[in-house]
Amino acid sequence: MKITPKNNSVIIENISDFDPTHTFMCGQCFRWDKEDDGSYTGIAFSKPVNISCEKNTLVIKNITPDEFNSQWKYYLDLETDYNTIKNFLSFDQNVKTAMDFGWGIKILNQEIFECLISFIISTQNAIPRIKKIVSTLSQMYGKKLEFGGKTYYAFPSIDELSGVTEDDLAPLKAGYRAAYIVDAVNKIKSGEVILENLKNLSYTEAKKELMKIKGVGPKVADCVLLFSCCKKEAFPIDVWVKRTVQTLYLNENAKEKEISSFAAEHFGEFAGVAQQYLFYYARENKLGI
DNA sequence: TTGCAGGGGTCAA
DNA sequence: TTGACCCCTGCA
Repeated sequence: MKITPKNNSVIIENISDFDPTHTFMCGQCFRWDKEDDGSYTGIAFSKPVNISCEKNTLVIKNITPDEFNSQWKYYLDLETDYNTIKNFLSFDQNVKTAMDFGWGIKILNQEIFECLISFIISTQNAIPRIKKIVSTLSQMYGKKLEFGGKTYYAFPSIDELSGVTEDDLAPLKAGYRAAYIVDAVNKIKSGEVILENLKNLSYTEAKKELMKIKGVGPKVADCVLLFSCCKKEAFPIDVWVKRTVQTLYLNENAKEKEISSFAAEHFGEFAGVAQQYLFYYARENKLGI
């Protein structure tokens, strides 16, 4: 990985296994949008940035080399060797097919609070609407940011959301999820749930901790652990993955518990990576519908 | 135009 | 284990 600063950008050469479209459109994040030129603009660490990747060269606009090294390298999971993971998982022909299709998906390491609130909002909801609600929440409570002549809003911090009520959140039209957001903010603010500790806990302990929050069940907890806490063994089971595993590996009556055990045994420490490829493949190809 | 089904689940009984 | 759930969107 060779890093070169240029104007307000950072150019990184010798990048492997990274495709921005597959990474940002595979459903793991909700704050990235495609530009007309094919690049992606998104917000993280209270900063809007623009990312493009041609061949093996990645260009990130609006950051410094220091910010790349301390934040974005990790956010984009560039230090994980995906070749090893792919080799590990390629014994499974279905995952191999899904990996060929969704080539270059990186499992992002997002900010935990944002990831948590976003996936609380995601329950029984469609992706465009999830994006809209997250965006409105940011506009209401987040910092105003400027980039490329446009206005963006950072995802609000815990302090910025501290004290919000269900009534305050009514403009989001998030429905019953508003109460869950309030509960999450309160439990984090009071120290009942400490997000910073999650990475240091075992997968099982961390999941238990997250599920203390209302609106956080097994699926949402697994998403938060996989997409923001480095727990690549987390295997979120949603309707798509459920249908896929039932069809390809088990039977149509298989329950979540059985699917979960199967994933842990079959895909092991990289179950979450397999899940994300299978999910993306299933959803894009409308498998099982 | 209206009505209905379903959406990356979770809660409570 | 099962139904209800807030609200929006897509589709007859």
